[in-house]
Amino acid sequence: MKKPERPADLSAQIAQSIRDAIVGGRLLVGDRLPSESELAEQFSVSRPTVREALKRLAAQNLIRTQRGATGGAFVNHLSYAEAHNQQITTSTLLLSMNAISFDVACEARYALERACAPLAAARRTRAQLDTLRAEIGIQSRPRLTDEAFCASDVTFHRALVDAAGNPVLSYQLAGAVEAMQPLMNMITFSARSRDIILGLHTEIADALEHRDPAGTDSALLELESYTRNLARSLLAPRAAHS
Amino acid sequence: MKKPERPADLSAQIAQSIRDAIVGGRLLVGDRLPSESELAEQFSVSRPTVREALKRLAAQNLIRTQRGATGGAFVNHLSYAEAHNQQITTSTLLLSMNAISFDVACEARYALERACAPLAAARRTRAQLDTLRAEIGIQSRPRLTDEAFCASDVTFHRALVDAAGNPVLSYQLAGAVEAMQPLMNMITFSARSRDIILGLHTEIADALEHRDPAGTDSALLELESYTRNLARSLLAPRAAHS
DNA sequence: GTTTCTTCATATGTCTGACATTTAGGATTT
DNA sequence: AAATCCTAAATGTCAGACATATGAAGAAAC
Repeated sequence: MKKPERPADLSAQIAQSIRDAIVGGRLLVGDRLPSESELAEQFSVSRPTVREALKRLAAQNLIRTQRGATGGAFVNHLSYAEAHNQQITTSTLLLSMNAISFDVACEARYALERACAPLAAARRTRAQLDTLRAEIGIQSRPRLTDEAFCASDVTFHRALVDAAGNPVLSYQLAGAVEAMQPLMNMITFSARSRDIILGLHTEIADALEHRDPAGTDSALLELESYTRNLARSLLAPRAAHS
Repeated sequence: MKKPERPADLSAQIAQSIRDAIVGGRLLVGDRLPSESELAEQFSVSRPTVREALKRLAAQNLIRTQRGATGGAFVNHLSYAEAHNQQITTSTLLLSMNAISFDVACEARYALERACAPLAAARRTRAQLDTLRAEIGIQSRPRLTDEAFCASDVTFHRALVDAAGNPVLSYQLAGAVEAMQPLMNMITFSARSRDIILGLHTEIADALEHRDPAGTDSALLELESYTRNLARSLLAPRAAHS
């Protein structure tokens, strides 16, 4: 059923070959790859072709290049921050290109957030609580734009996720939460909506402060159902759009 | 504190410029970009430089290229499958390069899986149940290698996640689950361990069949604690390694 | 008139060779 | 001994050329 082995571009092949070497551990973090000329000779291609392959890898943050005498391409240490960014752009595109409904994205997001609620209740630090309170303070400002409100919302929920104290969870979830921001930005929040959300945010922060997993969970559940209902009522009329 | 605005490579700038156009909606899915020569003229650079920029975008699955008279670079429709692959490679690298402990990764994974357990219990289809049962059948074969056992485990858990019926969740979680496989492969499973895991898998499948969220959750919880204890006892002696 | 074949224009894929720029380290000078 | 200059090596960029794939227009056959 699949296409009969159309040989890919040379640059793609070379990129895959080097990628395999990195993933397979034959090239370690910090290692320097052979120079472009040497690679060209090894793979029996020209330098521009090698360069295209290297650019592909650079786009995935797998390598970084340095100019100069001792320069070259080095296997990059993929930091959480870089991985975050990649995940956010991928997730954002995925959501925007596949006509994901707000409802489905919202369900996924709150399912994931509730997954780390118990961990957050057990491990939250003072500093993380302060962040939550600070964002609540921002969200209660009367003249805040919708965009700023959403941005603060993202920060709040990221802090909530970070409070779980598991970097892998933070990485996975930050992508999901931030990717939803464009969708959230489509919603205009009335003063009354903001009050309700603010109340639930406060409830969450209180529950975390008292290390109360059940309270955190129920507040998140309420927040989810309120957000989804709000979106349904606001977005329903414009559903016939592309 | 940040580096003083070192201007990036031309190819990186051009790639970013086109990326912005795609993310910002000025280029829509299916749109054809100008030809390489035209782009070279627009950005006042040479064709190889444009090509390096395009390869960067191609590496992120943002565009796809076609040869021939009506060929060119087209804005790609980012499918779930492609997004999956990207996420898996990113997650795998992240885990391997940051010396994530098995324990932390495991905690994250089961937290996420438990998040979709209630949804799966409510929505699982007959076909998904059959997949779960089939994998349980595979896992009960006596002469299965550890790798095959782990691979089947991944399939089982992916089916569990898919049963939640939320593509966004599936996308996020499949990455997390598959990225853990290299870590899982470091564990050797005794016959007794396999029996226990198999029993818990059966328990999960049964609970899903009866649409029992609590049962699913408790089985997953037990599986998590068993897996983490198993890993602790097996991997602890070799902790002083790199 | 319709179908089939050929030709052609156009675009990507690749190669060659060159020059520009950055950078570390050695050679030279003070 | 220290500061400076020089050089070599590597990436970054350019120009032009040829190879190859592919859809479309035009020509030939029915």
